[in-house]
Amino acid sequence: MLLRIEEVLPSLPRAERRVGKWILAHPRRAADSNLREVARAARVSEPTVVRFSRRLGLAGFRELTLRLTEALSRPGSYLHSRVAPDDSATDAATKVLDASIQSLHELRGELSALPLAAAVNALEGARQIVFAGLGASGHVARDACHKFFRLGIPCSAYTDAPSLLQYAAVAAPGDVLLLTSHTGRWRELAQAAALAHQGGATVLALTRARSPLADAADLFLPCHISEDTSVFTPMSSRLAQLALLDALQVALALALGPTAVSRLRRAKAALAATDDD
Amino acid sequence: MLLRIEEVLPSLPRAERRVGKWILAHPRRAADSNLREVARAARVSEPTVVRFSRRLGLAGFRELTLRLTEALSRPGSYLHSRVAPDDSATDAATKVLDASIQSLHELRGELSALPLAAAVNALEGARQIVFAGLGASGHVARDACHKFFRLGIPCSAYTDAPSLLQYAAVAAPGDVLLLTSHTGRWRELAQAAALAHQGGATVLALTRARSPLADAADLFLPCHISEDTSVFTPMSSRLAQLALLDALQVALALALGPTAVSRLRRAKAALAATDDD
DNA sequence: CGCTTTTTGAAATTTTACTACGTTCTTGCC
DNA sequence: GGCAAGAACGTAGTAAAATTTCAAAAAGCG
Repeated sequence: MLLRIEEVLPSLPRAERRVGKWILAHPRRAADSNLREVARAARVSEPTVVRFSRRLGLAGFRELTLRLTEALSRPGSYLHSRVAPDDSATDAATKVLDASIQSLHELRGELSALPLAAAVNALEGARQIVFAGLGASGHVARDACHKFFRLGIPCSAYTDAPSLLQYAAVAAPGDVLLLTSHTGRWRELAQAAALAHQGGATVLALTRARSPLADAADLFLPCHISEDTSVFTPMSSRLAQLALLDALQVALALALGPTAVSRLRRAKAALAATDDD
Repeated sequence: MLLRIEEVLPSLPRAERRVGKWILAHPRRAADSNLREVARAARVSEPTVVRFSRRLGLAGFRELTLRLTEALSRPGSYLHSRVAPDDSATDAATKVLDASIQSLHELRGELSALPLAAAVNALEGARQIVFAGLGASGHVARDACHKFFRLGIPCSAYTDAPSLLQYAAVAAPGDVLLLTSHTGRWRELAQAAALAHQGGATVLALTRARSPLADAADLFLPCHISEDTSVFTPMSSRLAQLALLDALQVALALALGPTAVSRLRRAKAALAATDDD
């Protein structure tokens, strides 16, 4: 949440920026104060504080205080140790794993601010779900497809641009298109999102905030994880996406009710007969 | 906070106890609700809820909601993190994520006991690396393939038994076969492992200890993660496998030295030119 | 069984968050 | 450079939510 504020700060009007700055300077006090106190401390009017809250995508000031206390209660060690060339295999592995754990932690922290209920709602009524992603995200898409289809919903996955665009062109109401991308900047994905939206499908994006893809989607789940900028491929963020999709699937299963849960059980039993995987 | 409530519960008057019980049953909802909603849900009057808050040493209902969100934002706040049928989407998602984090933690703890150095050593001299897994593990295999090939080592992935067995039959010294399986009990995998071993290849297994596959492999990395035994598919253990492979790749890159690292950098740059994924 | 103490909810009160609207300032355009 | 359109901001009013008051009901106790 604090990162989020820091992020949007530059793009804010003067008075609202004062609010943001004061909150970043006194997060604890902000979390424990009421509207009037924050407004007076930041030397702005009360509505400005409310508008500031809304700008962050929250329902109002009330929710801002909640999200702040939440953010403050988490251990906030953002420092991830870099892998050094002379690390032993175990050292390096530990560091990588630490980074992964850290990113899941961050995701967990932001979970309550995500429109999960809306996403589940969209998926719940879906005639079919189409997962798509390019490159490394393609694996995520396929994995998700494999996972969701066990709920008994028709699912498919496209992992190259031509197939995806062809699908997007024929997308129909009732379809849910779930697009995955780390940066959200492949033009084809945004294009597919727009096309599918035109066709009446609901477009869900699992990507970074303020990217073309996020803008083109009906609903987007920000997965903006502090990836280490070293030479290695985006590993942690992919892990976070997978974990989020896991979570989404379980939430969806619950929403669909006993039928879906028993379907899962049967899918599992079918494997257990021979054995599992 | 939740523990505290549980603690004082017995010493509370009837109506207030109802409040406490309801909150323990629906902590998330309680944190997001206002006074009236909590009062109605617990079937008591509003002042009772306020009195309940005071009894806990808090300033009032307002502070109760804050302390609750705080408690919920810390992992492990639920001792029993099993997903319940009436969980909200966010509730369920949080629990799933907690389980994933937990499993990565466990893996991290066992890391130093794993033969990582030996695994890296085997991979370092490999002529080619072959990844294989069936079902859900197939995704893991493909993902790993996609990741390791950027190091400049020939890689391939097989995700069905016939292809895998055909490969195993022609495996040659210098090959490394990395097999992934949650239970390690698919007979075909153990068979492939044995065949490839006969051919002179090094067989690496990412699976459960004391399984047929583990026995047939030259080297095995136990990934025996305490998966929750609910109806849902093995999610956490797959995440752990992916994370372990991430770690292995980084460790291998270090072992291969500057060449591999610069290859990674170039692979990344190739994407960054257009954009990333 | 009656008196006292505690518990409880209805209603009143106060506090708090939010909305409508008008003024001021900024920005773009002729 | 001036004028219009729109954004930003605050004042004042409104709705809602939390808290306090108080009296009735229940529980404890002689």
